Amino acid sequence: MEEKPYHHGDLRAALLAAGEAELAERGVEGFSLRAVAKRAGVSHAAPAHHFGDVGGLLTALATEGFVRFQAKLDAREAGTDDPREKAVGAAFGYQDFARDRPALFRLIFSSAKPDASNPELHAAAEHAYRHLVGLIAALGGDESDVVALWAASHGMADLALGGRLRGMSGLSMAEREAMVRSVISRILPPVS
Amino acid sequence: MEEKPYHHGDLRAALLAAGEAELAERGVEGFSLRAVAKRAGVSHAAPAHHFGDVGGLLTALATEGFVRFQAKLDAREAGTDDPREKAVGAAFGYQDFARDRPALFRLIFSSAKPDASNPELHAAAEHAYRHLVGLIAALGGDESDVVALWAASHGMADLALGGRLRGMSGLSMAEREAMVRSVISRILPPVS
DNA sequence: TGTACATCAGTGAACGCGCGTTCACTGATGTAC
DNA sequence: TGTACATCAGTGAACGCGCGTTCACTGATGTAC
Repeated sequence: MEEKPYHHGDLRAALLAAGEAELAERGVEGFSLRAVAKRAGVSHAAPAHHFGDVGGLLTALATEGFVRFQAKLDAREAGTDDPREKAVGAAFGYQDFARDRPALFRLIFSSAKPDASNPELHAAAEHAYRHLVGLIAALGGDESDVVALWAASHGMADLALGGRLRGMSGLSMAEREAMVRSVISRILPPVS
Repeated sequence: MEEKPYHHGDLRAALLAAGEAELAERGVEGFSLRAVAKRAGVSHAAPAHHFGDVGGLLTALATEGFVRFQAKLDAREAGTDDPREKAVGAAFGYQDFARDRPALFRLIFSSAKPDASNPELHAAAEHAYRHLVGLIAALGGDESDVVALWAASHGMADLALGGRLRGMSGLSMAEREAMVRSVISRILPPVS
């Protein structure tokens, strides 16, 4: 019969999950704290105990977003030991993340709502950045290679989300990956 | 003494200007029709006569945004006749637009609010796309070159806006342009 | 082992606010005759 | 040239809504003795 207890147990985690689902359904622009609380089956004043205000919740979601972002990159890099292939894998993972979690993607890269000065969020973003730097370092590249890899990956992902890139939107998954590989290949530092 | 007349004269244009200013100050996320009307010095019901609803106004602003975007590209391409330099100029113009009109940039590339099926907006976006294609065609490039040029330009612009690209945010304007040139150069099809 | 008490998590009612939209209206303009 | 009338652009009051936040409260848990 599942009588629900007065205390939730792990409401913080439940609110994060609900927040993510809410984000997925309504996007950053339609996000509301009340809707998240309702989805978690809890009064709309409850989140305040865990996140302070709506900004706190979005900041926590963005932090979690970076973790999920990193996981997508890792998943695609895991298949190989070749540093070049790892970099291409990271670009694939970037596309995966944007496709699978568009609202989270927008939240972490294009929204002013999360509090950028929050230490956890900053650390999560920093970790992702360092990871990219590490990939390029393994190839003997420099700062401009980091910019190139990140910008090309990000640009393809963001434009595809917005439906702006004619050349990508009609493609099958295999064709799309071939396109990503082609673009990334010419960006990576030459084999030394 | 400037008694203001009952009829405005060109309220449509005034509302677009006010909308752009409002967008610049509050961003897409904080945009409101009432604030735009107030800024234009008009009752908040007036915009309905020209744009229907708030979505109509944002769609018109996005359409205008594409025109301004194109103008930034043109301005940077105008200085040269070399097709390679023109492509680099377009990338510079892309950065200029993002820097000078961040909210408009976000509106046209990262917001779901404008009505994508609106014919004027679609035509404006299409025009920008075709322009890019033309630049690449002049270089003998193919579809993947279009994707590469656009994605790299877009990625650098968007990441710089979000402050995510360490390698770009601390740079002087000259250094930043050198970086953009470096990235774009390796993306353009090889000289034939 | 039992009891008092502090602490904490969640409730639900209430607040004030700004929002988009609707509507009856009014002032101005232009056109038909 | 003058007048009636249709049309249009803008007004301002009112609507209902969902929002974030506050607050006094209550139920549950854990800890000190």
